[in-house]
Amino acid sequence: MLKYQQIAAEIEQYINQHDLKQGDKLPVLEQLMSQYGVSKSTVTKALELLERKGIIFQLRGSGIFVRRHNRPGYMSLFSTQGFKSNLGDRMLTSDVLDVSVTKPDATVAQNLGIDVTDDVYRVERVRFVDGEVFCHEESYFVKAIVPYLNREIVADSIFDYVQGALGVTIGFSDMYMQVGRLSASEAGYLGLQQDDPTLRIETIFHLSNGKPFDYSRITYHYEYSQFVVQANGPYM
Amino acid sequence: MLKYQQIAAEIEQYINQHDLKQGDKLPVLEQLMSQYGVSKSTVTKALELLERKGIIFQLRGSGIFVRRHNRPGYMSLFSTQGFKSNLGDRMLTSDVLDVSVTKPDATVAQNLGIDVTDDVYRVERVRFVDGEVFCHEESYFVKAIVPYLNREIVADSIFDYVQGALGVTIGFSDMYMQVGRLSASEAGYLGLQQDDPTLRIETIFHLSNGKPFDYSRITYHYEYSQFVVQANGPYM
DNA sequence: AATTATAATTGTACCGGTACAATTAAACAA
DNA sequence: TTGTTTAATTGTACCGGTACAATTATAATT
Repeated sequence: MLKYQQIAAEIEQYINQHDLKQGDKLPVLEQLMSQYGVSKSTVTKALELLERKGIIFQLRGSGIFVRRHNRPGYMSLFSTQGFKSNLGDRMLTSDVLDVSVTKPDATVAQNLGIDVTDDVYRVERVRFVDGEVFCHEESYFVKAIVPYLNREIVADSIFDYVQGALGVTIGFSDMYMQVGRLSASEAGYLGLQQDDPTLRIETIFHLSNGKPFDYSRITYHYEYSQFVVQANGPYM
Repeated sequence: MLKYQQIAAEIEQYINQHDLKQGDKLPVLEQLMSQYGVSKSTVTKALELLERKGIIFQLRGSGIFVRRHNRPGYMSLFSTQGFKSNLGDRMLTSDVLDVSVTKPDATVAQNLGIDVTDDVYRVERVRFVDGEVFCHEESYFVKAIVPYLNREIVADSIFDYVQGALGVTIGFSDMYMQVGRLSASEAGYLGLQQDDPTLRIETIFHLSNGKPFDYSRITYHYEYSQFVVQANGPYM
């Protein structure tokens, strides 16, 4: 693990363990430097990471402060999208409906940048948070990149498996969101009525080399899907 | 304007003017250094900015590449939230329903971290993109920070005014999203039916010193609200 | 007590450097 | 041709430094 990642993790842990609140001040840069025995730029990089994660904010001439949003029921949009596993103390489980190798239709192929003759893994799951139906997910993996999947892997975290066992690194993702109405079958999975409102998110996950490897469509249960997104300033 | 911001803006402009596609390669770091006559770290910082904006991705040992999502109809979630004005060539207009000074109710006061006896500006607008009803917005500004607003300012960009004329800098925001059904009055504003699905986003905007100054509730027209969010990897 | 000028604090911009890991290209061998 | 080894390319991690702007604390003034 890189130094600045390690330091960021330790500072985050410190904030959680001491239950620091919004606006609480952290040690000044110079102290963090000596405390962790690294140069200024390394600490700065760690802090930048935490800033992007929405955990701190820095104010020139003043100090480094804790940033906290105050709505317990809301999950980070990104934590439910493969990234960051910090769902806090919530239990995430899955019913696996399908794991199979097939050919993609035109839409799927286009989103994955492959040919309709290429193989893909199709995975279908219903996901639960603390036992409550949370979403229905249909996702496709490029088989050339993810050569093997089974029900055990899929019941757990696919992303951990892909990054761990397969040794590929995930780079970035494009999420497309829209609101709509549930179809009859979707309503069945989510325990809702047809035409009930829903949030749909399609996501294309890319490896760090830019190649798409996963295209997923998630339909959220509107009563249990409350998301928080912490954004950082107008950067320019 | 800072050097690295300037360079980032120029590179972005270059990409747009030459209509570069996803995967197209940009000049290598060393060339960018000499081209702009700055040090490596300054170029790196510019590139990092562009990476966060979802405009490029970098691959060690290989190069710097253009990143582009391929869905024209979708707007960046952040561009509709005060940040970044890059709505492309779309026309954003507003019907101003209310601009007045009042006292906040308990919820508003709590979200803004002020007392119910403090003054706030209440602004209510219906917003249009290319003439189509896009959303209904109700927002509250802390009067101690934003001492004056009128219909002209509000019809345009409030954020530009706040940052420009008032000289305060916006730091970060917390967005809370959920899906629900429209009330009768909301449906009226959006030209929809009661109980139609909708996306609701509440946002608390903070100054760079961490103080909240704007709390807004937006209700989106579900047919015209399609958002894209470009996320960057699991950072840790 | 309230305002204003001054000084100390503290993060950010920018420089220039070394070492290194991932990728790609070139050279070589089977 | 195909695979393997080697070398060149290229971005990232990390160091340590100077200058500076925004904030906050202190001192001086009204």
